[in-house]
Amino acid sequence: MPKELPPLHFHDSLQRQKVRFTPLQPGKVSLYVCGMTVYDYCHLGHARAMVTFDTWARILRYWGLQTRYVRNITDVDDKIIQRAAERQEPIGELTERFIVAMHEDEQALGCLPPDEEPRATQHIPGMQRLISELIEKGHAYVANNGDVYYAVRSFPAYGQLSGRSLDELQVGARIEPGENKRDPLDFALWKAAKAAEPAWPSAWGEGRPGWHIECSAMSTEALGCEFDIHGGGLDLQFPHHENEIAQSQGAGCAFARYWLHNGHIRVRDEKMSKSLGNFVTVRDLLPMYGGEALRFFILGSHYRSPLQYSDDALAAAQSSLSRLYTALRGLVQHERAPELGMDWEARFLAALADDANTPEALAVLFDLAREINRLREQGSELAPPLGALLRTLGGVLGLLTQDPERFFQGEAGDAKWIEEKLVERQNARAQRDFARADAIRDELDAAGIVIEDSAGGSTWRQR
RNA sequence: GGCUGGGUGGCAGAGUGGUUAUGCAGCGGCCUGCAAAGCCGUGUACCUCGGUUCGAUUCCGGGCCUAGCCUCCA
Repeated sequence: MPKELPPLHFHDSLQRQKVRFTPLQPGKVSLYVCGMTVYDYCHLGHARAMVTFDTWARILRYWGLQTRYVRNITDVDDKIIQRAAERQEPIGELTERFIVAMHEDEQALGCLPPDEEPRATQHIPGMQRLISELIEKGHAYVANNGDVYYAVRSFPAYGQLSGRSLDELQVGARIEPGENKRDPLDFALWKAAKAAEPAWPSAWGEGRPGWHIECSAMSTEALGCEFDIHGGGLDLQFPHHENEIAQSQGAGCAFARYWLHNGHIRVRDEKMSKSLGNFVTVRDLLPMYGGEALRFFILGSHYRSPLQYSDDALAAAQSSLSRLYTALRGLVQHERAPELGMDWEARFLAALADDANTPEALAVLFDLAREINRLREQGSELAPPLGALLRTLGGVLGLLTQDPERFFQGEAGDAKWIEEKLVERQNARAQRDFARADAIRDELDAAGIVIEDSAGGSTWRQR
């Protein structure tokens, strides 16, 4: 690590500008991110949020900050109830199944687990305390059907995060049938129990929490009344995050100091989403591209920009990642020379310090890879230590963590027959029997194995 | 309709008031028995119209197009 790291900056959604990050407590940072509602498999959009905030957590830690990263799980919700009913599966089994799946996907994407993963169903009492507090302070009211609503008009600062005024919002707001709101803008904190739905006892009768109150309760329970950074997808900015602010600040908490939002994945210029039905799940993509290529694809654009998904784009990401691994190939594990490559490292870290500019950071990695290849062709002894640097810098982004040979050869279960073919071909080449050598190469190629000859002998990789 | 963003080379995608992003794909060369990989070289890229400026893709204004949010959503 260099002696001086550049100061971290990021774009804060609340201030609507790039700001220098100043932690609440020196040397420490608390990060809360809205996680998934677990009723289906993660799609690429979820993957982007996971990778984005995993990367932020990695960056914060690399900067020497003691980082507490909390990401919740919403395991009670209309959609979950509906899905469980459709499948005639108990809610708890359904959510457990998708939580396991989410963790598998996340691991495949190279994400480190959050420090804490609170589940909504395990924090009902905290939510109820918060709701009581809001009722006492005049920010919430119990409707005659047993629902509890937040009185949005009682919180004048409402709209600060999404840049809307109450009057603007009023125009589009409406009341759904069955709701007992005093004002169309009000939103549910507690939903009175309906038949065949999970419910908890409360001072206002049996029921379940609204979605927004979950995050207000879980974030402050885990990180305190005021914490550093709140993250989530851009689609949560309004109303979810706006409502969180109204709830938490209404109850007297300072709440999150900075807000970070990741952009959406697009499919042919449209947002990828469940409702549009244009989503691709992580587990569909994994067999074709591998988790690291998906991670690379996501890090190849800035986290706040929209990112175009296509098969070609993923294939390109995979090729690009191969290029990086190629530079690492054949370089024996080597100590990093501290003096070497300081300028590469400085460029790389400056990119990350500038609102996590991962595309720029990757550009540095590619420049470094070219330099390694160049030095290697010259037979320079500097190639291996620079390779170690490339590996280290990639590791900051959660990339290049595999053994290069494993990356190229995958599960090398069949390696033995390949090695035999390689020897056979080597003999043919030694006898200048090129027709036979090429036949063997074609045979391997048909099996998806690509042969690469070099001065030091032949190597192979999976196509 | 309101509020926010964005329009960069074949594609993806950074960035900048005057000098190479980067990657994928293409083309030429080197290397190779031939390949592959790699290296070297290569593409008059910055929506449009005005303005500011010695100079704008990069700042300001109009226009056009486009996405997101305003309903569940990462």
